[in-house]
Amino acid sequence: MSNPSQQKLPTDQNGVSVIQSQGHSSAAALSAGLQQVPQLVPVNPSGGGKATPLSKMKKAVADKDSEEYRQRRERNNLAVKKSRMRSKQKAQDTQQRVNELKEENERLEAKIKLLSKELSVLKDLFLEHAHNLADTTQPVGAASSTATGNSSSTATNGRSTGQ
Amino acid sequence: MSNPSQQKLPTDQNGVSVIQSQGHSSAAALSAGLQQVPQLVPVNPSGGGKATPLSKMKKAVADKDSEEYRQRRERNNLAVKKSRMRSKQKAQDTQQRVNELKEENERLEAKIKLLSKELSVLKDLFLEHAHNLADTTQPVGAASSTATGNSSSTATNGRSTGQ
DNA sequence: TTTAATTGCGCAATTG
DNA sequence: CCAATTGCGCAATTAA
Repeated sequence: MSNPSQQKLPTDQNGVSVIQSQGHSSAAALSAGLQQVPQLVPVNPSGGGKATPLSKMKKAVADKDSEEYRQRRERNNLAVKKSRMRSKQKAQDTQQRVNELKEENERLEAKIKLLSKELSVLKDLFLEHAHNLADTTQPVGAASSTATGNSSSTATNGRSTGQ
Repeated sequence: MSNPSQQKLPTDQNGVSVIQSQGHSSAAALSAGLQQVPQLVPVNPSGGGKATPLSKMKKAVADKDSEEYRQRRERNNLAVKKSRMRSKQKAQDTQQRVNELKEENERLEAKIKLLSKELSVLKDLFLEHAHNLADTTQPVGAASSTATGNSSSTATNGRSTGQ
């Protein structure tokens, strides 16, 4: 975390980082404004061993000057830009998706509320009717006349979970 | 678009970019592995004119060596890392939020479906009863006896959401 | 193997 | 002045 040491140098295949001169800079360098220069560092842990074979080292040195190098860099820079743009776009889209879903959620919840209310009303009506029927069809106990004026106003709501 | 020329050099106040030696690199440089070096460039378009006032130029040159500079850079690098971490985290959170909202949406929709079904059932029952009532109270045509064998087979379950 | 896409990182300019 | 953001380039890695 607080340790800045990252030590992830390029390290040529052999174990020696390439050091690049900054003496001459072509027009390409200008376009970039800055030039990143690998730092020479002894990546070879053990002192002895292979004596840095100069086999293809030459290529590495010419590297930065090469027009082909510049071309590759430019291509990559472009790709990077593109990739980052897409990334940002995606993030934005996701954020928007959140908003849309939130809205939809609210709509749905409102609908649920409405339906629930309708249901409870209907249920109440049902109970009322059921009582009425019971009274008319089953006088049961006392042989009292049919009290048609019955009406149970108490709302016996069949509340479902309040979500 | 395809024009790579960005030309956004630091360019010291005077008009001369600083060129930095890479002779000695402190531990900080090592930790970074790379060092960005501003390229010297003649930002002064017209050959004549002001003769690059050396007023505060000195400071600029010493800049990169300055321990204070290094310190600032390190602080900034840290801040950058932090900022990027947060940014990434935020993006992830947003993505997750999308998933959660999606789930919730499905739940809500299921609930709506359920409620709708319940409602339709109740309504049907209602209609049925209404017909029955109409029949009993208004024999109208033929004086048929009361067919008490009524039965609404549909189960009117008052099930609240599982969950 | 080559090339495009990603990713981590440092620098510098801005911004708050 | 300082920390946080942001755009940009480089290089290493990962995918195609």
